[in-house]
Amino acid sequence: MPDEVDLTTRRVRNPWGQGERLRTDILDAAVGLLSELGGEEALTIRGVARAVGIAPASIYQHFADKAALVRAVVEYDYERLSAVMREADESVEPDDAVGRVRAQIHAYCRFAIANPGHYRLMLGNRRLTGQEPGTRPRGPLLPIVEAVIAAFERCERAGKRLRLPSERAAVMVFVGTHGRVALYHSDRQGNGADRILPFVDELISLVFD
Amino acid sequence: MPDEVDLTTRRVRNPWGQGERLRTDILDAAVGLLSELGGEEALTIRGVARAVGIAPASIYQHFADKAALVRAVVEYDYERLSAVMREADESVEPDDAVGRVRAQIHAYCRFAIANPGHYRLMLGNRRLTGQEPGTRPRGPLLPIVEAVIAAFERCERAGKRLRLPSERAAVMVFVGTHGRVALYHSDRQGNGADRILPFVDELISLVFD
DNA sequence: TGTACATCAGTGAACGCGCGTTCACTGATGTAC
DNA sequence: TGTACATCAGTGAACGCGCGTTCACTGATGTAC
Repeated sequence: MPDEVDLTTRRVRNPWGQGERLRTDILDAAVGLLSELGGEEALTIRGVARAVGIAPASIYQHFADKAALVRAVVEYDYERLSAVMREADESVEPDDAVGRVRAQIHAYCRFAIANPGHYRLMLGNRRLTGQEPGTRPRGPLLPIVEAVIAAFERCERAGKRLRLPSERAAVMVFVGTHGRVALYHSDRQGNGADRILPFVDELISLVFD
Repeated sequence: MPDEVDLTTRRVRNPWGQGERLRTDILDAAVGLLSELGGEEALTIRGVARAVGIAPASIYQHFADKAALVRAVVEYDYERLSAVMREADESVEPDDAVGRVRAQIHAYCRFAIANPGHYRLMLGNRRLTGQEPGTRPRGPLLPIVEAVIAAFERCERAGKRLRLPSERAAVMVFVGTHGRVALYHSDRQGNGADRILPFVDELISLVFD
């Protein structure tokens, strides 16, 4: 039985000068595959080629090797995650500083719940990109943690009493949230997604007086 | 170039009635391999056979398939983890209830730091073995979380004020600890292992008044 | 306008690899009579 | 005591699979003169 893809959707070659469009198609297909499947090991050059409807060799015109493709997916994912957290933050009225912390963390959880394969890939295989020994996560995670730190600093400026310095509070909440989400993902079939948000609310309330 | 193992350590066949000894050797080799390597994907039937110095086919006399071997390793690991936590708990004088919580959690972290491959396998691929929808982790994790709950209940009985019910406090500390350890593991080469224990101490202090 | 050539997007077939698993076997050690 | 046979521990060789990657190629579209 030949591939359905070959029978139904025969890909048409891009016109002259539009070769870069295949790069986007490949990236989209990789993102889609990772959404359906579990993690990095589910993402294969041949699988992506199958999904796009091209020959495996064609991928090498746009990505040097599999690692480059995976890097591109991860980069794209961190952009998405940052965006949804930013939007959530901005959707809350500015004077509700604690509400904005919660909105950010809730958006983080929703992303993680909706994209298990992506989340595993992003947080399960971090390369070390920064090297100075700091106390916060480094690399692609840094901007995300910094957004949470900024949200806690706004809480302090709004007069909310924290039981930890705002940076420590942010790291604590981030780490705990990751722990909760990771445990959810490691359980086959995601029972209890509805218990994640109450958990992180409880966690957030712990760092306030 | 043939395997070194074949040249140096030629395995001698076990005597009559002692065939079960190979089972232990296989399990030990699998545990050893997993300690050196990353996670489940690093654990292969052929790799274990190589390490033991036997033919891959020989493993099938003792384990039905690869999954059965992996299950045996995980079972063994949960035994080890429970044991070190119990010992840590018992090594603290009985009236220091908070110290016993910390001792348990520290032992948990030390195990996770010392055995990254095992930890990933244990917590990264949990099957659902229990099915009632409770609020605590189920399956092989349950006894471990229950030990932490018991430790927090002792704190309450000793008059320590908790900001959460003891079970919620235990889950919170466990989940946060897992988050911290998982982030440590996902960073290539384990920088900052020395920052894990301070983190969990801070986390534990948060659930007390 | 015609034509030789360059450039482009993409391919088909093959490579070597390591994997999990199966199957008929080997050869030593015990047991029944 | 001798011998045929059963049982044991373990093996060698092969199977089919999917993987990442390479390489010479095809055929359409543009460009130089």
